Amino acid sequence: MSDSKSVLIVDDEAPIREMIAVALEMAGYNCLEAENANEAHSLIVDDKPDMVLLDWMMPGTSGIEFARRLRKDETTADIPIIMLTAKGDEDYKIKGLEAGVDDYITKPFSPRELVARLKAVLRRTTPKGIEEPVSVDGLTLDPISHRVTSEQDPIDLGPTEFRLLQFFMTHQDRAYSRSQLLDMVWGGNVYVEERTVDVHIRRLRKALGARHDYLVQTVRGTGYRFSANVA
Amino acid sequence: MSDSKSVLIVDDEAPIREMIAVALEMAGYNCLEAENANEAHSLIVDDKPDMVLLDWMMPGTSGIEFARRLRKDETTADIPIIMLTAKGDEDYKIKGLEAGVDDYITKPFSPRELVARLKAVLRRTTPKGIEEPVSVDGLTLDPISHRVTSEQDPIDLGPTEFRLLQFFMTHQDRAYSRSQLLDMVWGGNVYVEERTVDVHIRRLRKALGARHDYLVQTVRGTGYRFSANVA
DNA sequence: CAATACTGTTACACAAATATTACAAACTGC
DNA sequence: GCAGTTTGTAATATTTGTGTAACAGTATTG
Repeated sequence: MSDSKSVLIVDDEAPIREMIAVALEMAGYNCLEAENANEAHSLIVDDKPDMVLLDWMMPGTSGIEFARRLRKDETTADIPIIMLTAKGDEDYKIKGLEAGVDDYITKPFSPRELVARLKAVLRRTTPKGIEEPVSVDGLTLDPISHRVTSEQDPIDLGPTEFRLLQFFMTHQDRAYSRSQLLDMVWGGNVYVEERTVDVHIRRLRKALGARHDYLVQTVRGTGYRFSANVA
Repeated sequence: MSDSKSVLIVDDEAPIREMIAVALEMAGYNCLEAENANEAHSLIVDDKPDMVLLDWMMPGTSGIEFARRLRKDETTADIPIIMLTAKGDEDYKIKGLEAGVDDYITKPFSPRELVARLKAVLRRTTPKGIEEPVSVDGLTLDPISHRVTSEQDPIDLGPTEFRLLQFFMTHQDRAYSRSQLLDMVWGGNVYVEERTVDVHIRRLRKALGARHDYLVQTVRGTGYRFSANVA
């Protein structure tokens, strides 16, 4: 929910676009719509959507042609594309895949199928960062197993505290204001009270215990800092 | 026939693909074909072939590049790859092996040679994780007899629970999201609700009983983890 | 040493995530 | 086609997390 992905829907029929948009928005995506290739191209350049849903049949530049064009241009080459096609013809599938389309889906389709495929494509195109365990003075956070330990002993953290600690451990020795922390840990477009950060800091400190709570330091008038050095 | 192995043939020249396909099918393999890297990638994700035959020279993403890409991604990292190359150049061989290619065959080759190498590669890659029994704290899963026991006592599992447990036991101490589990255990081209995972986790836990259900741990906000260490 | 401005702590309502159960459809071996 | 599984989903219960407000404490400043 921190940053919902945006999807550009390209189809010449407005009702279909609408239907898709509704389905996707219910699933938490932001939707852009375009009626033809030109319009789509402008939107892609301007808004850089995370993925494009492209109708196969369109007046003017056909979907497949447009897909090829996107692939050729370096700036748009790695935007994932899902093709919408009316027929389940295998031939189309081949051609689509040739053009570098990531998946394709046959009309009519259920909203569920659409969302599922979309997710799958996003999942396998979004490169996952290499996640190395970090540790400081006996405190270790392992993003792989999603675990925090203090000298081997497990520490139980809620999701938010975990993210907060992860952020801190990868951004040490630097003071962050409450709003910066909200941006970085909570995500850009959520509205919560700044003081809420205090509460989570408190929870984090409590969980870290006497052995490690010195790592989370208050910077009066500014915010908080994570550091192995005492202030 | 319940499980004849499937082989993905990646080559830009259709006649060559065909030739290979015919040879392999006669030898009892199922063949998939792809003309380029993108197409190949989709097929791999969707159909999870047991092995990939990869042409060295291809327009667009070259074979070697593609091999590297497959090795990088965890979900495709252990699919065996055999490279096809027109030249017997040792240099290519080195590069191929560096990229994690399992074997290497020089065109032109006889169908017999191809099948022989393929068998050899499958023989030495398949048993890797799949045939060895795994056990943790008195819980044992034997892939050969397809049986799970808790201190000698048999545990009855449905097919999905079995695969889920097998996946978990071979990927311990690591948190997986529901979608990842769907990808890994259900397969790339099925579209089911994420919550379905919960239900199967429940069934698995129930089957494991009080003695072992602690192994399946929920990681709030993320998914699940299998581990012998208590959270 | 107030007065003030921050920060710490706690409790609590309600949101969100997960657990559990029930059920119908799809599948399996007769 | 029939009995028994298995599977995915929806509905419901339960647990756990989150944000806020109210109050307590502590540094800062004139």
